[in-house]
Amino acid sequence: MKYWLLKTEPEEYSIHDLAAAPDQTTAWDGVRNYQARNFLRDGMRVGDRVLIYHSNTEPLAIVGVAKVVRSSYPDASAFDRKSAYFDAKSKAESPTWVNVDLKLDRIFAEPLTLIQLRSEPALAGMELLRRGSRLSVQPVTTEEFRRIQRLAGG
DNA sequence: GCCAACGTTGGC
DNA sequence: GCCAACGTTGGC
Repeated sequence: MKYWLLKTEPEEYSIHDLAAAPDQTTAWDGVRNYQARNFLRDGMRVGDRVLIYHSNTEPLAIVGVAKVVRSSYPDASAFDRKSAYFDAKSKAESPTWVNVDLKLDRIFAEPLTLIQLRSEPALAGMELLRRGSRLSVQPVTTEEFRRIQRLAGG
């Protein structure tokens, strides 16, 4: 089993939206960066655990954990002209962009803020904490994941 | 609101 | 294939 971190802007889609979704499951769509796509498509497998991070909000924080319940499949929003995620270059016969499906695992009682994360020497190597890091799908090491679980009272 | 740190686009 | 210009992300 592998571990990941996904960023989302809560105004767009928050962990509370995931909690309210049917079966607490959603398609994670709209990823439009190749490196992030490669992690979704080539790295994520059913059963992997995913930290959910809220960006562009207050507080900036890891807010909970989800699990991968379906591995990658074509992102239909890329073919939808009315979608903000429409991509004319993505063809049905060779889709550029992919989704995975996620199911909520748990919401942290207290969000684990970016400030708290930065204060943990054991997490200093996290991609999330790297200056200028913009990657919205990131691998997380087992050690980092366990530390974060523990910090969040898991 | 600012701007650093990217990623993408397009002229050449 | 280079790289300047432009657009986006996202912390501050």
